Parts: sequence; C-alpha cells; structure tokens
Amino acid sequence: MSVSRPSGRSSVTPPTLADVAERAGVSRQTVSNAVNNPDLLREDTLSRVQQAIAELGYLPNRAARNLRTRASHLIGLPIKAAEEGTANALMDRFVHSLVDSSREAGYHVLLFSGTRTGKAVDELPAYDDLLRSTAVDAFVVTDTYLGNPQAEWLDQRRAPFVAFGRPWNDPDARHPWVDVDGAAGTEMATTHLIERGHTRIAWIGWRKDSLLGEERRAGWSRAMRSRDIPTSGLASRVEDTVSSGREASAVLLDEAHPSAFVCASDTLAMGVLHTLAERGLSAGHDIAVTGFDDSQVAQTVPPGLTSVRQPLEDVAVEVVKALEGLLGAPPTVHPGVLLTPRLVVRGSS
Amino acid sequence: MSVSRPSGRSSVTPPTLADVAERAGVSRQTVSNAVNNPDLLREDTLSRVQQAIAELGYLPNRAARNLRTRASHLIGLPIKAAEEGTANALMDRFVHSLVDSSREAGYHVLLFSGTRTGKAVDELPAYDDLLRSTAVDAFVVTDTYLGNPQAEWLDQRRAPFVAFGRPWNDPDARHPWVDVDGAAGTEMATTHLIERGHTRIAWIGWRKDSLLGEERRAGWSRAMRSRDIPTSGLASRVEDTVSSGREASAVLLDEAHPSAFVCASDTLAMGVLHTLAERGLSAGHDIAVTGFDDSQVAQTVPPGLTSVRQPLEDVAVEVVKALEGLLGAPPTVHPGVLLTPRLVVRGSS
DNA sequence: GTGAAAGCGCTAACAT
DNA sequence: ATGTTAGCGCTTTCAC
Repeated sequence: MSVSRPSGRSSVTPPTLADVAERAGVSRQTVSNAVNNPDLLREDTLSRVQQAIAELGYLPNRAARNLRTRASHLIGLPIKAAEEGTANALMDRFVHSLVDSSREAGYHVLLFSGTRTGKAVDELPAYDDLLRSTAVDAFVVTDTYLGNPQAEWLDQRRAPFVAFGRPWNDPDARHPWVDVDGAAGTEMATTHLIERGHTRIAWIGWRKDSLLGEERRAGWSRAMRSRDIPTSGLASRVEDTVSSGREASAVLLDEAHPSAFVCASDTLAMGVLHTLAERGLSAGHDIAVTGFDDSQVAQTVPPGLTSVRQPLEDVAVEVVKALEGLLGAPPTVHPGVLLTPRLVVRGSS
Repeated sequence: MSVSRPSGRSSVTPPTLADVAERAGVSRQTVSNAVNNPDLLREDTLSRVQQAIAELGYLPNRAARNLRTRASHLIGLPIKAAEEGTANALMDRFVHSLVDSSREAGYHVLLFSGTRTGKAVDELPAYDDLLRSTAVDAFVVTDTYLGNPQAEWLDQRRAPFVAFGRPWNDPDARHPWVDVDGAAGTEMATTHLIERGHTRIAWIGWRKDSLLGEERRAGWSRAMRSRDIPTSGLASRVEDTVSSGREASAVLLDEAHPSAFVCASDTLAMGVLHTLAERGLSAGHDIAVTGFDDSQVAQTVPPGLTSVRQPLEDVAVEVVKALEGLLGAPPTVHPGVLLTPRLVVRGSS
C-alpha cells in the first residue's frame, strides 16, 4: 500500500499528526490525545487511530512537541576525558547505566563538554548555553569535589539537576543527590583483610583536602579501631596516580612493614603492584592489596585486584528517579540517597 | 539593570527574538538575520542588535529553530556497555573526542541504547524511533563487524550516518567511514620486537570470522615474512577474553617456545601476563608482550604494556568532517579515511 | 537593508 | 468524546 499525502511532500518527510488524522477520519487533536491521553478516547476511535498510526509509521515530531511543551526530554551530562595513566573508568559504566535508566523514563542523554581555554576547562558557559537555549531539561553532575563550582552555580540559577556525589562543601545545598558510601566500602575491604589474618594493614589515600578521600580513609580506620588494631604510621596521603601509589607503598613497606594495603583507588593499588613487582613480591601471596572502583584494570591484572565496586546501575536508577521528581508537576525534591558498594574479592587478597 | 519584558512572563522564561527586537528597536527578522546572516545588516544596526542580545543574554530557542529548519543539530551515538572483564575502553576515549569535535561543528551528541529483549539487544528500533521523530540529524556507528545489521539498515533507509570502522562485509556500501589501519599497528609492534632481537614471535588473535582480527594478524605475518622469519605454529585464534589469552599463551609457550607475543587486543595481552605470572616469568625481561588499544590497563599494569594506540581524536575529527559533508547543502559524500596508529612502548617489551 | 506575513507540527484551552 | 482555535519561537518567502 502506498502512502499518499495531500501536500505532495517528498516521501522522506515523516508523516505528521494531520496525516494520521486524515487517514483515521478524525481531527488532529484526537490523534494527539490517542498518543498522549489514550484514556480520553472511545475504544473504537482509539483503535482506529492506532491503526492509522501503525500503518503510517507515525511518531510525533520532537521539535514541535518540544516547542509546544517547553521541554526537550533531554538530560545534559558533562563528560570529562578519562585521565590517561589512571584506572578511572567509572564514567563509562555510569554513562551506560544512565542512558538505560533515562530511556525507560522517556529521556535521552545529551553529552557536552566545556571549552578548553589554555589548560583549564571551563564548563560553566556550556551549561549556560544549554540552559538558555532550552536544549536540555536538566543536568546530571558527577564531580562534586570541593571547589567544583558547578553544583553551586546551578543551585543559584535554580536549574534542575541531580548530583552523583554528595554536596561535600555546601551543607545547605538543596538539590537532590545520590552517592555511594565510600567508608562502608573501605571498611569492607579492611575487614576482609583482617579476617584473612592481616593486622599490619596500611592505607594509601588522597590528600587531606579531598573529603571523598577522607571518607574512604575513615572506613579503614573504623575497621581497624573496632578491633583495637593500631594504625599509627600506616597511613599515607598522595596524588591519585600510579607513581604516587608506587612511591608511597615503597616507603610504607620500608618503614611500617605492612602485610596488606587498602587503597582509595584502583590507580593507587596499581602503584602498589608496581612496587611489589619491583621487589619480587607476589600480590596476594606475600602482600595483599585492595583497590576501589572495580575498574577493568582490577578485573584483568594478574592475579586479579580485589576492589570495592560501586553500584552504578543503582545510582543511575536513583538519579533518574530524582530527575523525574524534579521535572514532574508539581516538582518534588528527592532527598539524598546513599547506596552501599560491595567488595569483589580477587587474587590480590 | 533589571530585565523587564512586556508579557509579564516569569523571569525563568528565557528572552525570545521578539524581546531582543523590541529592545533594539528593530523587527524580529532583523534579529534573526543578525544571528544567522550578519552580513545582511548594516553595521550600526548589527551592533545595536548584538548589544541587545548581550544585555538580554539571548540565545535562540532550540526547539523553535529545530522545528523551522527541520534539523536537530544532534548526532546520535549508540552506546554499548563495556564488557566486564575485558580491557576494552576505546569507547570512552572516542566518545569524549567526538563530543569535542562535534561541539566545534555546532552539534551535540545524543546517546542512546537498544532495548534488551532477553539476552539480545536490539538497537534497530531505537535508530528508527530517533529517525522518525527527527530527534537526530545523523548517526555515528562504531561497530561494523561482520553481521552487524546497522550500517546496512541505515544505508537502505538513506539515513545519514558515518561509520567508525570499514564496511567489511559490504563492498558497495555508500556511506562515509573512518578507520584505523590495524595491520600497520601490529606490523609496527612486530617490527619493534624484531628490532629488539626477537625471532620467535607468536600471534594471539581472534577467530577467523573477525575480519578486523584477520587484518591485525596480517600486520604480524607481513612483518615476519618481510624478514623471512618463519611463522608456522606461532599463531593462535581465540575469543577476546583474558582467560582465552592465558590459555593460548600457555599452549604456545609449551609447543612453540616463542620469546614474544603480539596480541590483537590488550585483553589478550593481559591473558599472556597471567600465564607469565603463573610461571614466574617476567614480562619484558623473559618474554615480551604487546597489546592493542593502549587501554588504561596497558598504561597502569606493571611493568607497563606496550600497545598500539589508535588516534581516536583524529578519528573523531574525520568523522565530524564527514558528517558535515553529509548534512551540508548540497550533501557531499566523504570517501573512506584510513588513519595510522602509533606504538606506545612500555616495560613489557 | 529592513519589515510583514506565513507556517513548521504539535498540544493546551476551550467549545460542542 | 471529539473538534476548533490559538500560539509556542523561529526562519523563509516576498514586499518595500
């Protein structure tokens, strides 16, 4: 059956509401209702319209719908380049989960990045443009570390957004957030090592101004303290790089003689593996090591790196729930949600 | 200065063309021209309009512009989950590069995924919906392996798209594509090993039905043959998993006594590292290993995995160039572009 | 060089 | 339960 349309438009132009209306012998509004408020139609009318829709392969034009409803059904997600030389691959898994969860809620994910001016990347103008051109309905923000201005900026603009990560530096932030309990993760890792018989368990984490890092450190010290195991001299705070992890572990081995390392990231844990390899020590056999994030590195490196895995799929689900709340009528502000990670045990412990 | 607008709309509603026109004392058309065809305006009118635009913070409403121009300025990118337990992290780097290149060309990247029906993921409906609802102007397709129906399907629909990857199975495909010369990459890796004094160099690649894998294998055999080094018994074809790489390398070590391995992927190379660790052999010292993709795993595993790095930034630039050709008026079809990777040498060789 | 009119495809509000 | 009217904000004719 050939699809003919009155205006003689090229066959590449998709059918419109009017085409469906004509074919079904109803008004355009009825077709619109069939799509958006099917309950309003009588059963036979509905099925007639639905058949016309199916025959024509009709789908509402996004631009027209967006213009009319003042919504884009797009979620903006700023994307930063994964740092070279690290094991950070959180983003990849999170992005995919977010795309899946968003689709189920009728949203698509729009990726954007800031413009590089010299070495610094300024993302604020990108947020602003997207907002002012009504290109997205809301944002998902992933870096809420101390000093990141985005959350605060968006809060001030009253722009709808949900953060993956607590508003560490802003106690009266009013946006919804979803985060993972880092302390619980490192506590699990530490407890696991204690149960394996270790008592000299060292910590390698980030510099003190990283609240995220301090939280993870707290899990380690909590596990140690609850069993009255001393921790003095066993902690180190460095940059999140492989070489920092290597150097820190070398120093700790020499000065504190630990039999195990709990690290704030897989990147740092890889640094420990470097030191072990250089000294002819075997990870898992001679010295135990745990990381954080369950990156592909943790999964593939011999003998397998025990690591704390964040439930990113669940994070994405919660983020989208919060988004739906924000964008619903009336908007409801989801409170903060804290999820618990799990430990993936591998050969390194 | 407070921004007042005649209609008394809430201050959260962004300014429109009409607001700018009123402020600048010109018609709406003139403002539109100031934005899209500044050459048409007299210099003083232009600057007056531009000032009004700046004062109001005006940015054209995307939905309205999209509706009128029948374009979304959005590029659809299907995203698949990175397989757990592998070192494949190409996507992350490519996505970021694509977002950057797209922005410079005035496009944003829209992510989507197929709906899972049981175990299989069917992406075709997702493409179709996006196309029919005019949500995206074009697609970027990344998996062009044998049997992937997407490229062919899009070709038939005459939907604009650019592929990252050659149309291996379809000689008369007419879409633009960008790819990386895999054979050149493995040839570089093999030559590098030969120059290091190796002659017994084994290959671990993918099953024969992977044309991409066969291409990479060709680079290895070309390097060997050109120096009259025998290859018989030195090649293995397996699944792209760490355990396959481990098993294959164990068998090869026992039966063919190679001193080096060239692998079709970092994942397989990690399998080799597993075997070496199990046998107390040192990568780089006792046995050399090279991988493919320069993943974070290659970058962080001790003692560093030598790997072939794809120029994904350049790929993204070429993809966007091709996209601009397709979407331009008149559309121009970019021919295929083949880029050359480079070898990143690390401790494993 | 600038302005007026029309309409892209859709849905909210109202009328029947 | 269905149809009519109006208009979202923009750009593309076409006058002037």
